[in-house]
Amino acid sequence: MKDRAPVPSPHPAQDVTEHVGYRLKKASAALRGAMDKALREHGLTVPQYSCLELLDERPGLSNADLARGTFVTRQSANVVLRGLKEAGLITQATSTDHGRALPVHLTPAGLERLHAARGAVYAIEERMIENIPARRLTALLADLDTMTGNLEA
Amino acid sequence: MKDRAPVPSPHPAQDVTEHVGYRLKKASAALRGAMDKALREHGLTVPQYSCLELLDERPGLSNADLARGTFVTRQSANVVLRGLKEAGLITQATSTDHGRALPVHLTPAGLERLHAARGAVYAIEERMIENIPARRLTALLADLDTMTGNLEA
DNA sequence: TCCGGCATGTCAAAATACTGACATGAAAGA
DNA sequence: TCTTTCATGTCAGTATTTTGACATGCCGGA
Repeated sequence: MKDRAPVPSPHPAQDVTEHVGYRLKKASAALRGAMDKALREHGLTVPQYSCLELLDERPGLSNADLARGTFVTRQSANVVLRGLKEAGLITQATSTDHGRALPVHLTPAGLERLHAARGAVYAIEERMIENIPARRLTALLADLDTMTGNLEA
Repeated sequence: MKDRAPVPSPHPAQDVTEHVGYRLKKASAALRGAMDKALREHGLTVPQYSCLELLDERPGLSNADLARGTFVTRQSANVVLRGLKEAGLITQATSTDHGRALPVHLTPAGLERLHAARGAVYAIEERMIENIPARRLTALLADLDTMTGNLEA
């Protein structure tokens, strides 16, 4: 009739909500919600904040770079950048001598806004991992990377 | 975006891309992308598949139940349900004798579609965790839950 | 009993993200 | 050199998701 093939997984997982993917999504959704709420008080959305953070870390990233860094399409990133430009938080070169990518930089206002919002976001991350031992956190980071790599392959 | 040499130092986290939240989002995005691609061949979106899976596990869930279970708003879940109804994959009671929640159930076609798609999704999850030891996976699940709980509190 | 708190379903509107498509510029190879 | 290939920015259209709001139906305590 149909394949009732029992899942030969390392964990029983008879319940969908016990699956790794479900837990991953759940944790990610919880973090997103908390960040969303906290950032609203600073007049930023999560994608906007993500862009600012990336630009502070690596000034001059292009629209496509930011799209990859925030896990959205170029088109979506473009909309976010337009909003940040209108808010005066970033500047983007209108031309370039080499290549087609237009580098983006934070304005002083953008940096200031980032610094104001960063505390709230970092506090959330702190709270999220507060009772997880450092050793397990290291393993967690490594395993998340492994999973990501396994899917990209 | 050029790759930055990932130094496995857990605590300082001087680079944003080393933060737990970033890794979490990255892994979640990778999983979402893989599921999206696989489910497209079965004519399902990720939210649709999620609803079918939940309904198979717990028949009679309401729209609000499914919204919570898929981590979206009631309104979004409502749209998803409408699509599933039009596709004939689910049925929803139009009235109830007690309360306001309208229970949803899978149709035979819905169950069949779920079984067809499930294999592809489970294979993705398998691949995602294939080289992660069972002990670490157990810890991972627990830590994801801890993080979620820390944020809900 | 009555009433305030709560959860639910639903409508409308806006915001957000995606797919598909196209032109441009650069690098690599024949 | 010429051509192919690829990455980028951008436009248009669609789909998805959210915020805000409102009416309905339970349940508890006053």
